[in-house]
Amino acid sequence: MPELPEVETVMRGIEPAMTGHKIHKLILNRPDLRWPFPSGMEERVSGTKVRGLRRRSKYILADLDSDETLLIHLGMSGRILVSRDPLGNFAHDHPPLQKHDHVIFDMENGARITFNDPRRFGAMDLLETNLGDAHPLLCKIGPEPFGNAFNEGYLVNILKKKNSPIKSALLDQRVVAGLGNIYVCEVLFKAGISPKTIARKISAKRTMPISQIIKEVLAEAIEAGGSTLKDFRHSDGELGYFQHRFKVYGREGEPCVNEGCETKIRRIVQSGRSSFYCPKCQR
DNA sequence: ATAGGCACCTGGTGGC
DNA sequence: TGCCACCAGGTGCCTA
Repeated sequence: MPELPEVETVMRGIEPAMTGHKIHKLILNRPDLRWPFPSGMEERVSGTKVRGLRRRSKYILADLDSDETLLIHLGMSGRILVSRDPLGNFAHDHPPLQKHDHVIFDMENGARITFNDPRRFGAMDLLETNLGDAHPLLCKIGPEPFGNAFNEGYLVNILKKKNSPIKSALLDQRVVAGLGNIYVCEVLFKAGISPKTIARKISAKRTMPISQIIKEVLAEAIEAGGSTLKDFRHSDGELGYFQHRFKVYGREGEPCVNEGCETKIRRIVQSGRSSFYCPKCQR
């Protein structure tokens, strides 16, 4: 599920309960997610203080005062629940464990952060903080969409070498960090480019706007996530699944939202994943 | 080196 | 109600 905007939203959601606070106890309810947890993880994390949270691509990174960094990936179905009372104070009474509640952070401030992931495509690991991006899961990831290295020239250049459909190229985390199936569909709709087009065959004139469009689409989604966060004392405190209506994703058969178009949105399968697009507006 | 396909896992939905 | 096929927001690994 979670692409960059959802991961960013989850990170911001756990921030108040975590940053500057001590993790009283880390509880692992099973030995692994996608991979086994690192050895001694409970002991290495319990009792540390969280210096700060960062996001790199779809990973949340929690820097601990033990000079280790906790890496969290939500996979496809990972969710995080923060237990707190309706007034927004940290609660010391927590809801009963649900199925697939695999990891629990009991904070010294009384907050409980629960990681739930039915499909277990998520992951956690511990690395030395000063390792930076050298971790095997991070070292091949491309530029952050909101970072300086990501700009028109960079993207035009890399896309003109890609012999795959533009859909696959933008999904490739080495090209740009954080896009997933939903937001690539939305970006291509906004760019008016068919997901089927081979990337290197698209003129520079047409690929040039894509980097800006990526920033706009992601920023808008983060904003939508932020507005659900503002409300989250009224909800159950569950983070990650804010849903705002997409323009093409999940809209097969519905009319294109572009002014005066009305063409039915089409769904095709590309390398095993659904692409949604308007066959008239996207060429 | 690059592109494409599979595998990992569980749950929800819709058809018969 | 049961069974089955198909779908799902990710990504590492293997193959050609």
